[in-house]
Amino acid sequence: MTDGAGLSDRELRTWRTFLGVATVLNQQVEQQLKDTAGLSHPQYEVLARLSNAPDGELRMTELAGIALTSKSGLSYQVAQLEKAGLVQRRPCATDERGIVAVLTEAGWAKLRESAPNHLALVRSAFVESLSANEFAALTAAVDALGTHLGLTGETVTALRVQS
Amino acid sequence: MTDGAGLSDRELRTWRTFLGVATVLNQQVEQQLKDTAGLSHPQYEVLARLSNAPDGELRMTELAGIALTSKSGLSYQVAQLEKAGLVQRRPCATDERGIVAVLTEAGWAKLRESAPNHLALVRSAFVESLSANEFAALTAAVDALGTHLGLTGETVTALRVQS
DNA sequence: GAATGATTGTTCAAATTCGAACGACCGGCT
DNA sequence: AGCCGGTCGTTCGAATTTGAACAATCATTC
Repeated sequence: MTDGAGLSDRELRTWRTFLGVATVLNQQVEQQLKDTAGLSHPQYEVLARLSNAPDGELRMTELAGIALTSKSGLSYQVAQLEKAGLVQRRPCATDERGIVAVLTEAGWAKLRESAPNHLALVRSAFVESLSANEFAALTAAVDALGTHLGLTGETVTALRVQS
Repeated sequence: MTDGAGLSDRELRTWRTFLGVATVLNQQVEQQLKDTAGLSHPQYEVLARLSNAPDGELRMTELAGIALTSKSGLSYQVAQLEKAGLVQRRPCATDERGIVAVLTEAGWAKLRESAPNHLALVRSAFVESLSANEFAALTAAVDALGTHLGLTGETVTALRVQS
């Protein structure tokens, strides 16, 4: 049974569930980060991305691309993180226009402190809701979607919290 | 290879891809709705949910629950839609506190006009990125996730645009 | 080496989001 | 009838997001 656009009920239902699941997971992650670390999800994302980069530093534009946020949005969040002392800005050596954001020692510490709780939540709410087969199938599906949407490997690279 | 929380690289990568895919899909949908219909995604959501309800009307709280938004967020969006003439508010007959939001004729028209494009985008960016098997597996996975996250059938029910 | 078009990052206004506080009302109880 | 904990929807302020505009710098071309 399809409607005008040829989308079946089942397809539409999957789409809606997909959106709903993403929304609720985001809400839960947001909530937990706020409660246990005083960070928003975007802020955690910035810290995590930086921690994954060589020397814990990245150009603003690279960071914006990877974190899937707009340039102005990133400016704002990095300003917040700088106020909190978790990130520092310094001029880029090779490009007079550029700014590199660097994790401070406090930034590393915050990440080491908050990552375990965060990852445990991801595990319990996301990974462990699925059987091994389901999880593998989900991986294949989102990989295919990511490819079609032009998500780069960079965007998606696993984040390793160094200690 | 796992980190402190016991989340493997592969699991983390799947999580990141899942978030990235959801983000990009949302951005594309948002963009298209804005361009072709002058609606935000939340606004479209409200119209679609109403269209799916008997008589095109729902109590505010029901609508907020289904649309996965906060009460105050819904108040704001319904106010915008009312300004645009797509939705009307009227008091609830059986509960003096209650407000029911109703689709106006213009609201029905807007939805009939914008749904085909929207659904075509969902089809091309979401459904058609996957093989039939992948799509079925994704459906099973998000259903399982939705169940574990407590998403009700209501929240997720397929939306039929009536004509 | 000057000119030109693109890129970098910030700033601004406008729109949107959330949670807390609020007044109004419901329903059950006495 | 009167009380009382709970629910309904709105409003408020604060935080955040977005795109457009901007000055500064780059890089390519002439």
